[in-house]
Amino acid sequence: MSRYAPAEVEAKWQTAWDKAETFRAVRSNDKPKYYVLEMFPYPSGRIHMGHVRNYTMGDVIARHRIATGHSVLHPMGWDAFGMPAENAAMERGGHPKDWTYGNIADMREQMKPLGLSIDWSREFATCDPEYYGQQQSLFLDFLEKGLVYRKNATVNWDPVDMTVLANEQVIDGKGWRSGAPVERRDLTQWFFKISEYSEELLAAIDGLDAWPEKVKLMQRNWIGKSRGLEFAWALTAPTHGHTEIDVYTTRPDTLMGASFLGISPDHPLAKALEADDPDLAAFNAECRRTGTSEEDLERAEKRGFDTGLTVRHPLDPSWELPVWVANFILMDYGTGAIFGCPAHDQRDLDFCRKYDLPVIDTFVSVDNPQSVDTDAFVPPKTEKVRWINHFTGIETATGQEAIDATIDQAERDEWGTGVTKYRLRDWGLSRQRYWGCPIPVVHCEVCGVVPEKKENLPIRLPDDVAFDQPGNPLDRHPTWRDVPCPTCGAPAKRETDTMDTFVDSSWYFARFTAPQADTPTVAEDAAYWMNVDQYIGGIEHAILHLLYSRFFARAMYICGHLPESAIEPFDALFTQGMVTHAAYRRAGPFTDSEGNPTYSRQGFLFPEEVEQRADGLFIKGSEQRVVAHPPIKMSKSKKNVVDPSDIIARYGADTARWFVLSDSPPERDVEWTASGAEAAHKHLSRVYRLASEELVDPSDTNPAADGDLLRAMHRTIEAVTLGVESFGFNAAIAKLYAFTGTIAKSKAGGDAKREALRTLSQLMAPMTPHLSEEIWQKLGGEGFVVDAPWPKADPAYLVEDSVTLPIQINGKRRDEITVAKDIDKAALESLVLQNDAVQRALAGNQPKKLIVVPGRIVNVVV
RNA sequence: GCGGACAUGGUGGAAUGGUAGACACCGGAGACUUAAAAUCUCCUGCUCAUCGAGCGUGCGGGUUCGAGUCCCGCUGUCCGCACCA
Repeated sequence: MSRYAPAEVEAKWQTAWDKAETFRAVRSNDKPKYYVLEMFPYPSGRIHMGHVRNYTMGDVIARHRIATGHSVLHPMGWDAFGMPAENAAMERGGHPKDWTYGNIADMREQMKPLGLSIDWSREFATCDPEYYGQQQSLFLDFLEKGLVYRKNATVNWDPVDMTVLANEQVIDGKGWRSGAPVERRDLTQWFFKISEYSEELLAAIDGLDAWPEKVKLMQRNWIGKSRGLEFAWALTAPTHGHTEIDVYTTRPDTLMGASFLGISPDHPLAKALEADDPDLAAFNAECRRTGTSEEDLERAEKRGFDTGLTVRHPLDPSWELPVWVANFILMDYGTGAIFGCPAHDQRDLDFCRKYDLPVIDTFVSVDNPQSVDTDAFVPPKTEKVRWINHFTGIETATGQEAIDATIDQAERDEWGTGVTKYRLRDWGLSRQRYWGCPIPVVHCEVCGVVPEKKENLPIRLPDDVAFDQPGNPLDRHPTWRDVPCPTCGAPAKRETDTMDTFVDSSWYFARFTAPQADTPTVAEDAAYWMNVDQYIGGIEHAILHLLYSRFFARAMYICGHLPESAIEPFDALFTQGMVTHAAYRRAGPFTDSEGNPTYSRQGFLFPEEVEQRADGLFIKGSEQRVVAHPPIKMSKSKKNVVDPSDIIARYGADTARWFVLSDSPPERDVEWTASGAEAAHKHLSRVYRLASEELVDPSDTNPAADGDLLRAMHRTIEAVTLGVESFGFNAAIAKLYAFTGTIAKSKAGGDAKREALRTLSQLMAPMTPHLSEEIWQKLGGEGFVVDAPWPKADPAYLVEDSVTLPIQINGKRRDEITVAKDIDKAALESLVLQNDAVQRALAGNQPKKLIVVPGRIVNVVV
């Protein structure tokens, strides 16, 4: 008997599959198609356990679909543009292109040993000119259809490095390299008109039946449809050409509680007033130092500045309210101006208390109007409350009814308009960076913005650039930048902004259907392979990537690049959890409330630096205490990365694949543990050993055992099939563990055992394809196990003759009873009433109630 | 701040509203062995304990014959917030 040698076995079968072109995706007339896709990786240089988990899940689905007779498309590519390549170039020298393609080659080499069922002939990287050239072509089509336009937008500006910063490069309001306070700056940039599709993108969510509810909810909230009232507040003294201020509110029912009017520091009026009030100019400038992210703005300390202006209440011209500039008002949402109602909005109340503004009593309340102190009363939209209608007096209504009534009144009396607004903003795609897809337009002094001619595509990134000075190297590359105008031929300048990398990932799934075509897609390939039947990726992409892709599919349909049936490109979505791992930190000088040491602010420690002693964790060979950090996502900075290549070298790919699927449900995080990997490996060795040993000891067989083994086998087929089809991989694996134990202990004959083991190898094949091929071959299976038809559970083996039912008394389990499967209800009831425990509980009385759920449970209520 | 999710033994987790803890790790006992490794068998939620009994799914309420599961309110942890990918 030979020991299981994964390195040899895995390489052998990978070569065999390659040679047979087992995973080449071919259009077929007689097979149903199945397109399974995992979110493609960014080529950071190393694959990590998260990748292994993601691709293994997709591989299980793909291999199961091959076995159920589908023509499967399972491709892989690289999301290859982005900042890390430029950062690497700045820090270590070299070129982003070399760095990226080098990483791709490395990662492909690390990925291949996993034995994934990928059609590598379709591989591409988004930084291939063949890919981004087609993307430029799409951009020009979108431009022609009016799906792209230019407008001003605010960016983070580093005044020292003279460069635009991403939100993640802004640390505590300062540039990550220069440390200089970041400013906001307006630039003219390109935008996709995604907001025009707000309603459609929202409504279509209802049809995404195989998407997780939480993702659909997040998308709905992100699109943020709201119905509200837009109306004007007249300035008591017009100024700088402004006579009134437009306000949008979703809570017009609280209008009679208004205390002040607030406008954004970026509101045109606020900007106009800067000219004659240096203090206001300084205040606005200070506000603009906050980062541009919504989180920064919302979490910043609420601050305001009194403009000295006043406005008249629309329902009572004698009621004058002050106008404040406030840093928490977003210019991007609504009209950039709000009215503050302290009684019914906590933020407004806090603001009024801070700046000593009047607080009007609640006029919407559970019973009668009452004063507020530190807690605002937010009127519920669905529950009835007493509400003061400014026209008809006190009424009882839900918040929603009050809102609707106010909007109706406003429209009838013509002082306001009911409007529907969406939180979703247009998608700004311009990036002031080198390593991205060039935007294919030229700026001509005569003709203005001129689209590049399609025959000139791809507009290639120049290779001869340097990163020794700040800013975008395309800006200072005269031979690339300075070109004649495509229309008039006059000297003109190329657009030096490149596209957001989200653009690259918004249509790659469509490109996989015809990756080498000289158009973005090919009609018949797209028609055959789209949609993606199963898309798998991280929850972190629940909003942006998926929403952008949904928009792109619509835009591509409008431009004739996708069939109408593909405007929702992902039929089913699964969001998998992360792979976490223990991490260690030095203990600090403080203890928590239970007296345990807490960790210091100093960084993390590698596991090899830590040792366990009788009285706790210490740095090896020292008295420095160490604190175990709860399992956390693997990352370099946490010093808790486990390299998949090391695991594969030690145990083989099948062990890594089995482990990442086994311990946790796929949607939840899984913690990598050495003991778990060890257990997975032991199991695979055991299965190999079972299949290699003499199957039967003739002195220890029992013909009756054949039936038991077959029953267990068919129950396992049923459970594993269900698990594989419903992302219950961990449950499927538990059943496979149990079935392996059953085979090992079975006293069945050789034929029955051989059949059981062959079936075991088939059921394990999606997870452990190499081991399964090896066993399949050993036991005389025909061809590859990957091509063998998926086993079917025979219902005849699934039925049981008798069943054990728990007996509950008042809902608590007290005994159990074994009865024939098909016993009739009356017979079962009389058996239950004779039961000792029931007799004791009844003490001679009749039961109040007897609940019998056939095949499940009996409950006696006394 | 806003939005979303999650919470079950020493650990990861299982459980169409119906026997809570499947399966695995850790731990314990034993077999095999000169010995070790490997392998195999059995035990293993907690408390009291002889049989057995009581308690038990983050906390507080509710619905139900019956709640880990459904509803309401908390607490804690994690994820996203539009220029990270």
